Amino acid sequence: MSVDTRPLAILLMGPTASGKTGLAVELAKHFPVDIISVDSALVYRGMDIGTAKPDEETLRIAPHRLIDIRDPVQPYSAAEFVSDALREMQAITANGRIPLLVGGTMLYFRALEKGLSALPAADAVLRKQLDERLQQQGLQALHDELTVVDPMAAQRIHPNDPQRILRALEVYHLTGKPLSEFFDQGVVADNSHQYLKLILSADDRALLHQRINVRFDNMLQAGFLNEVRQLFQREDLYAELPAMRAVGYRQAWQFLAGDLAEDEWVEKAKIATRQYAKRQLTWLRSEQDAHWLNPGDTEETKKKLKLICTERAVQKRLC
RNA sequence: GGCCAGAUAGCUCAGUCGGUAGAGCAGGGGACUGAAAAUCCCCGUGUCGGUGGUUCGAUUCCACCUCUGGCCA
Repeated sequence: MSVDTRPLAILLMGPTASGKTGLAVELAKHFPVDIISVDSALVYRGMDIGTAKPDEETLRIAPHRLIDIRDPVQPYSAAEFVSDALREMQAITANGRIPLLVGGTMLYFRALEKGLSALPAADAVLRKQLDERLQQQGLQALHDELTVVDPMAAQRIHPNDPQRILRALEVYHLTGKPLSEFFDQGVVADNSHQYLKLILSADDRALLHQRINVRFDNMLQAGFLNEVRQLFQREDLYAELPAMRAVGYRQAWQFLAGDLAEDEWVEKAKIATRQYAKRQLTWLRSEQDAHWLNPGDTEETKKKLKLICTERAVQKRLC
């Protein structure tokens, strides 16, 4: 068996409020790593407080790539992330350093590692049409149509899942071929790097919930509502945009629109954050070959990381 | 002090014409290929406030008690 000579990239994943950024910055101080953000909300400019984006001081010490690369009106996507991340990884590696990919968007990690099928990108015009049909004809009609054009997908996708039904129809109308056919052709994955997977676990659910609550209260103190108000006042933004559906932003937006009371939106935002963390943990539990780290214990983590490096015989690159 | 209305799942409440009960939310588990901080799926035993009474059988009817609202003094 030959030694894996591909350059190393470190993946640091964890649920929201588990302390990923803090650990990443700590690692950046001690290892030759450059950080790439893996976060579908940090990409948006002007969304800083509610996304817990690292502050200027932190970014000066430990620059993050793929932050602030989009205006909230422009949706980002998993596929764009994969190509952006690969580009950055290549640049970092070419520079003799190690990419450290940090974040909580598990689909992005999965897409990077395992690849995506060769599908067409989202089409705004077609999406709008499909959305109008959804309003007029209802979800059942669209699922029925999917059963005709792509029975495999119709069987796989639950009749109550509008997002996936619409996407499957979108692919069909865009290409004339069913989504299932693309899936059958497999995925294209990049194999340029070998990965070292680290998971910052939330030791205890009750503790994680507590951290979420405290962090959200801190965001409010830091002026989160004003941040959302600025977005709310823009003429070009609206509630259905992916950026405005982000945890916290959605509820603040509903409050500003008069759909939630002042004492309701904060609680709902905290609840949404907890549920988000739960979904992230579902992804994380299924991760193979990952090293689970204890949050809040950076010294132990660094030691463990050195140990892992030694085991993998890549310590010359890392330590 | 008197009258009225409540007291049922962690929360808000429904219900049982007497045969030990169920929704929403919360919470837990799962799925996840260009919106993913998204979008979905599955999961409901709890001294039915306490003590007595009537009854084969009471969370349900009756009495008293405790607590919480409201009204009257």
